[in-house]
Amino acid sequence: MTDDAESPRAWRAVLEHIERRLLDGDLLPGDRLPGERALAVDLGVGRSSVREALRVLEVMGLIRTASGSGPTAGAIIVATPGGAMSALMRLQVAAHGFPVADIVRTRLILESAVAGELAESAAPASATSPDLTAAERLLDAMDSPDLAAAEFLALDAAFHLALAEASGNQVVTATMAGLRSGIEGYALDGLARIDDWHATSARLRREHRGVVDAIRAADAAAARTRIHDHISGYYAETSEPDARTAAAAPHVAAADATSPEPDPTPAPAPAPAPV
Amino acid sequence: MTDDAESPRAWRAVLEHIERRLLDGDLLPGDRLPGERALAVDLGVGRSSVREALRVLEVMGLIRTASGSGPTAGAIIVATPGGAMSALMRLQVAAHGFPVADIVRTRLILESAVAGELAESAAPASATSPDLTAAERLLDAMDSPDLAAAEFLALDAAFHLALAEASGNQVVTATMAGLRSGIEGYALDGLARIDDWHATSARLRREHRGVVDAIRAADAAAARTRIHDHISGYYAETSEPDARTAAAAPHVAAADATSPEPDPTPAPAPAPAPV
DNA sequence: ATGCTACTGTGGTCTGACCACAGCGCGGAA
DNA sequence: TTCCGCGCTGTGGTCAGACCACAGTAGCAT
Repeated sequence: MTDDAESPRAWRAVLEHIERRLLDGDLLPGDRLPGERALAVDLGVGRSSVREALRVLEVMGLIRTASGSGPTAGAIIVATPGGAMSALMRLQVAAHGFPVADIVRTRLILESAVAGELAESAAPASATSPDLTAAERLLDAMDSPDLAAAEFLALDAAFHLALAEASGNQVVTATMAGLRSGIEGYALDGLARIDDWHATSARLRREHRGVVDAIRAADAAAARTRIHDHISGYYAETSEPDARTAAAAPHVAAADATSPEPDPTPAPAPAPAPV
Repeated sequence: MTDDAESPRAWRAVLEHIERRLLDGDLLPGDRLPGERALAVDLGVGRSSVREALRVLEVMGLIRTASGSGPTAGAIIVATPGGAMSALMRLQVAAHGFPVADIVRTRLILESAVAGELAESAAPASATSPDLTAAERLLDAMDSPDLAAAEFLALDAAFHLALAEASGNQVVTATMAGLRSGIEGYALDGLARIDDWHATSARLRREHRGVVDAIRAADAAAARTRIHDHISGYYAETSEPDARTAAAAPHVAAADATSPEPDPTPAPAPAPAPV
């Protein structure tokens, strides 16, 4: 089960204690953890060890911390895996643990499956039709003629994420958010390799509509094929003809890659708001 | 002391600094990070903040720390995403951020795709046949008659992971390791709900061989169907008959469990690998 | 009743101090 | 000369204490 049974590390003990309380149902999303000082005393460790564990939980999307006082202060259990997945993928790509090619391959797998599932659940026999309004609103926004390429790409990413959210699979949604974050720098970098952005963006818009149309028509095969060709086509267009490894990658998007914490996953919020 | 006049979180500055050095190719796997004290001085933060960032990098699978002295001591850049994915999935499941049903649905997607890709790359025309020796060695080990159920499950997990590794997709491999870890507790719990373990394990062994046979025969459709039915079948068997999880997987797991044709589309282009 | 202030408790950070550990090098012994 | 051994040094791991900024709250003064 847990690969970590007993370590000389105090912060692991804190982590395991909190994980156990979560598994026991003792801690639920929305609950507040004891204060750092109290936790340290309870577990017989120093506060710094408690803080290291809490830091891990924070980047893992398990808790949200806030200073001050009142009911919103302290460490509160949340479950926002999107940011954690994004951070993990970004870092693994940066450390050459995840080749960009594998990220793209995984995107192809997941998005094809998502599109297929959405189309199947859109069949007339199916009781629940998928909610594509969010995705289509993004497509409408992408039709705006005065969009910068980077803005277009941001909407593009949001569209793909909206499809995943429509599938109702939170694991796939979070994973796709992470995959997209992992290759965000390369997507922006590849922008420079596109000759005619106007034509490319028009094609991308057309392909997006084609995917949604296939889903609405309950044509699962077409949905899978179109999303697959859409993704692989864009990466074929933007990838360096000879480049294979990410070793000597330029650091163009380094400035925006880490700081602003995109976190497009509104987990605790009432998601299906008809925005 | 330096320019940290604004970042509200010191540990984040450390994290971003290291991520930037990774992206710039300044840090490569195998390299050693500066000592915690030196890092603290360089970045103008306290050592505790450095340690919190290093702790995050450690659980993210980016570094490996060791005490003492010598070339193996200190924080060394590695890239082991498997443990990080496992921890993330386990914690998110514990915090009710990832429903178990979604984990299983994602497993079905990924493993079906992996089996299909392996079968396609095993085609006679293909130059590179997948290496299934590790997977088959695990199957041989599972034939041992005096295996405890938990040991069998551990080998089962290793087998599925070996298939992912054979596909050569490190992202899928790490993700599947994480998915498996996330539901490991449920898999062990479900063990108690199996009436005849002997018959079940025999069936699982048979299904495993069937998957490998389909891959070797380059029958992608059969490989996909068999791995899909294998996973969903076990999950259906170990789920509580009436309770929450069994009915919570309407789309894929339950609907296609008996159908031999869950994926009519042979996915025209499996993964042209755009790079 | 109202408005302001001091109090309290939270996370965030820094500092300094120990400990255990593992390599390195010097010095003494064979 | 060679070789063994022990202390030195630098590493991460941990703890304790201190301070700060912040936000809610209680109580005092008006």
